[in-house]
Amino acid sequence: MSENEKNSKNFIEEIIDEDLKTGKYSTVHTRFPPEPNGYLHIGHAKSICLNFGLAEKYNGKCNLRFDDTNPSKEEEEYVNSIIEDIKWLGFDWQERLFFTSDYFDQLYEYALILIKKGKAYVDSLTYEEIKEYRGKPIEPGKESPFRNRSIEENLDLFERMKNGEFAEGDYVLRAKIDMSSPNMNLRDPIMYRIKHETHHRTGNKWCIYPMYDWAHGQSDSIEGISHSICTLEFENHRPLYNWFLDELGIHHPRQIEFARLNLNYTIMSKRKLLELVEGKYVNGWDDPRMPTLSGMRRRGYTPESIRNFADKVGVAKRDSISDVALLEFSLREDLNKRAERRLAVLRPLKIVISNYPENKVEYLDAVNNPENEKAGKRKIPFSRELYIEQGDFQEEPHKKFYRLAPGREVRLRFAYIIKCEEVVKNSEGIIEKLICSYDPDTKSGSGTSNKKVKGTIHWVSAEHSVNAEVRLYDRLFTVENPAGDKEKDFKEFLNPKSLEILNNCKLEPELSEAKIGQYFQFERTGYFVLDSKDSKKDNLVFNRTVSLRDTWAKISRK
RNA sequence: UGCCGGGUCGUCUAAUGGCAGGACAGCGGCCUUUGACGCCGUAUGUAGAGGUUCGAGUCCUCUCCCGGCAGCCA
Repeated sequence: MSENEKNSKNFIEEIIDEDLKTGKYSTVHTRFPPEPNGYLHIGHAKSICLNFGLAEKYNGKCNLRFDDTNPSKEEEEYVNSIIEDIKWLGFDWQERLFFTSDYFDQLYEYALILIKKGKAYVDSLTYEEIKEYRGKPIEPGKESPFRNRSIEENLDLFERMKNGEFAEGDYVLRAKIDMSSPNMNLRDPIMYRIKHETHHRTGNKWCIYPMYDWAHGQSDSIEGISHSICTLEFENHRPLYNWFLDELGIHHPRQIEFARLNLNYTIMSKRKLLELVEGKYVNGWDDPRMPTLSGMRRRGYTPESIRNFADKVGVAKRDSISDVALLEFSLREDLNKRAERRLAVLRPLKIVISNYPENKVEYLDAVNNPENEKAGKRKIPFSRELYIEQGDFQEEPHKKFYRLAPGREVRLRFAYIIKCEEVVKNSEGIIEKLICSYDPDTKSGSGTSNKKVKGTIHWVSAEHSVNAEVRLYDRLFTVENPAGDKEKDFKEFLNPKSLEILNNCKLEPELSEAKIGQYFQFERTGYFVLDSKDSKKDNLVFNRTVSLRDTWAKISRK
């Protein structure tokens, strides 16, 4: 990390520094406040890393709070998946797991205070009338005829709303602010609406539920939050956030907005993601192609790589679309250090070493991880019949191709240098196998030969190999900003080749012992993990997390 | 076009009136029993026009462009 990165602070840290300096707040206390109505995605991860990261950095605290004010959309299932995802990312809220619904009683009391101050009233306008009276951004709204009910009447009506005497839509509680404000959020915003629904935590205790604006700031206040960090679309809500707190005269956190994460070649909207799931364009929320944390976990992303990525994209107020290449860089950077190497042939081509004895088997040393000596070595079997990658042989080699070709030599990783003597084809002209010879003096590590070859390729012993299915993933969309087209639906940009299933892969025997959660590098091809859902002991399924950087692919394209 | 916010390399992000820097991506090279990793090098940017100043990405004025706001969603 450069001096620059170490010392430079983002704008939120500068605000916090200032607040600490002036004594506005004495400690940093943040919160991550998801609504339990869907699965977390990489965009949420940025917010999680920001909030928990700030708390860590300033030696403060970060709460987890479920913003569950709308029983029609929220479910227990989501609470559990969100908790699992945040834990997986490696953050800890200790005993500070809260729900906005924990504060429903307090919120009700606060509402009473505002009614008594003449700052809130019960409105009887219909849904449509409220919309009409609110006006438009460019023209002022008008006041409800019920705006000046007496405090007593408001108190009575509000209590009866709470007691379930009215139907949904009959009444709402509104803050009395300014119907002509240029900020729409200040045109007498609704604080409570009637919903005769069962809440996932409070059951049927309530039939009035607070709106986001009424619940959020007060919940922050109750929890003693210092800095309430949210995304840009809440910027226009800040005056209202402040208004409620000022009228109530309670602890006043500072709301700060930042730009949400966007990534190219994918989408971040919950609604659109849901559309992909429900339309079966993907196989569930945890499809490895999804930008959900559950999908990324299943794909083989490490939590560290996501946290590093969140650090690298930074925090600012301008709308932006980050390059998925940076995410993949963070992934490879982490995996390179930790993933054990294995040999695996994805698209097998049989070779026979004609001068190698029929029944001989040698167990050769293979380094588990050149980046980490402690990872040690393992033995891999070598025999007369092997598989190599189809792409590592060219009958008429490209001018810069330095792998196997007729009459050419190449090194087999950890083994011998071999030479292609003969290409055997079937009646249709398809290559069936290669007959090769090996040079016994070139055994890996023996030092008995000075022979150098330009290429080294991976292989597995045919007899000892393990079969597996391997799933290769490509980006889900073919364009950088699939949601950015005003004419076309984002689904028109789905990449038809986002999933490729290979059924005849040959793995070195060690991989039959692979465990879910282990990260592997299949040498020269990429990083892989066992699929946590579909892999079985006798039917191995691996997911390719990400390919290795492939300079050869670039050269060969030219 | 009412209010709010925002425009710095291709992308993301620094600069706090004083050498426009970093990372990723790109390109060129070195190294290599992974065409990986690593290392070295290299090109590319302050939306525009005025002004203040010894000096402006930063301050002022105007223009242009982008985003958000009219749920009893969050």
